[in-house]
Amino acid sequence: MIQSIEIKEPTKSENLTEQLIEAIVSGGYPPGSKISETEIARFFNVSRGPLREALMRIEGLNLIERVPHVGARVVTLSPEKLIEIYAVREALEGMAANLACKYITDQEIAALEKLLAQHKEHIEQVDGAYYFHQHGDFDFHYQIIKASRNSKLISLLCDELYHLLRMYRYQSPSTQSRPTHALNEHFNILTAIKERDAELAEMLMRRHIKRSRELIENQLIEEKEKANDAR
Amino acid sequence: MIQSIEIKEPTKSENLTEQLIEAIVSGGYPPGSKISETEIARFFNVSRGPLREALMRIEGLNLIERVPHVGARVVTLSPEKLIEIYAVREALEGMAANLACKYITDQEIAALEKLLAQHKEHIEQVDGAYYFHQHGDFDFHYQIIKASRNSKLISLLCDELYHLLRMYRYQSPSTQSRPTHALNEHFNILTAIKERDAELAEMLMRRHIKRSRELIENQLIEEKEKANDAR
DNA sequence: AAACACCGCATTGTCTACAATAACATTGAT
DNA sequence: ATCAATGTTATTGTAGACAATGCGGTGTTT
Repeated sequence: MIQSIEIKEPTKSENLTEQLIEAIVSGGYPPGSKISETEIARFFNVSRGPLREALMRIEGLNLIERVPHVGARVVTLSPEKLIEIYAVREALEGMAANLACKYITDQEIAALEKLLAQHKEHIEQVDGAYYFHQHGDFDFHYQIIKASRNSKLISLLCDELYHLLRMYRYQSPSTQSRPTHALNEHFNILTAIKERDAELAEMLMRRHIKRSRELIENQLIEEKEKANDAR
Repeated sequence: MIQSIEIKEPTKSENLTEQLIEAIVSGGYPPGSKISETEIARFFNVSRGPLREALMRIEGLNLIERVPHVGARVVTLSPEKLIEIYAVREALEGMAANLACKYITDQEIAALEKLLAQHKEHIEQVDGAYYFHQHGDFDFHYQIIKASRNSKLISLLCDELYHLLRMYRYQSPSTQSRPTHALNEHFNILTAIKERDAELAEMLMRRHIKRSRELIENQLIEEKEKANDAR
């Protein structure tokens, strides 16, 4: 067993924040469901004080919506909102790729190459589509974001937007991915970064994210057409 | 007298949040100073409960930093952090200008033209540099951000980053601005938007923000050289 | 004199109880 | 029968008291 799996944060309020985020993101409290303060406080064995502090923070992450004197609800997800997030990602991660060209180390580049080689194997051998989409994809993007050395950029992408994106991935189960194409695009992005071609890296990253977005947009259009036919 | 100047938010916690943000941004609590819970709670005539809730939210806006069992301090500003924010703005507002080309209405364009005409007058007649930098500049950018119709983009720029930027403007009094050049750039951006040229609008907006950033970077370099000379 | 340990004080973290608001149900009138 | 008004109940907002942690001062020891 891993020993440090129970690294308790120093305060209950912070523990609660993390546990609640995890529960909300993974679907323990489904989108749109009400967050009852008394109920949840009892479940986690804390009083309402720390719980409310946690809720304020989680509200700041846009995972719940609160109405004064009424209560908090888990945000409802929609394809439209997801598309908005992808537009933001396109801008921010494009900038990250650009900056990474300037600051990334050779070691980090080598690690990324190794990472992509692993992804390639996974996709070729086992049915790695799921794995890739859930973990590997984020790893690649995360490493590049980190290499931008811009702490504001990093916190926006990895703190503000990350949990919301995870929530979408948990909730929409059959979101079709395109592992092979994405992997190729990753290779091309890494090549550009390796050659320190900032403009190209940015363009490729933006195109990469744009294509994921277009996939969602097409799904959305299909759904709407289906809804129209049903009328 | 304006009657609705006292539109009280429904809860003390939310009132406090806004008042504290305002106080922190405007320098009432200087950067780096400690936020004493008991002291401030007494000053605002509330108990520590709502105050702590407000602090949690303000921490999420990156206006204060909290250490468990130790306390909260107003964030310290630095040119480096400001430069980071400008890189983020370059990415996000560039995207906003791009999207605005698609969604902005003719009325909004007309309003922006009127706005820029006013700015021009102010700069020509009175010494409008200050006015321009403090209010007019933001107005122009704000309108374009809104026209992007991307609520995530809007909230990131107008909720998450806005207060921090205001804080910098309050604190660094003599930050040299370049009103005439900026105004010309605004005109060019608006022209591109009017012609619905998304790529050009994005490029011009990015260049516009990049130039402001470079101004700060040069100041920073000067300061460092001065520090080296003093050694 | 410097370093360390201990103790007291102040501040933060948490809990419980109370107040205020809103949703719901019941009752009455049209 | 439907709608409105009012009272009840449950939930959220706030206050004050208690517990736990960190910091600074004092005293002792080497």
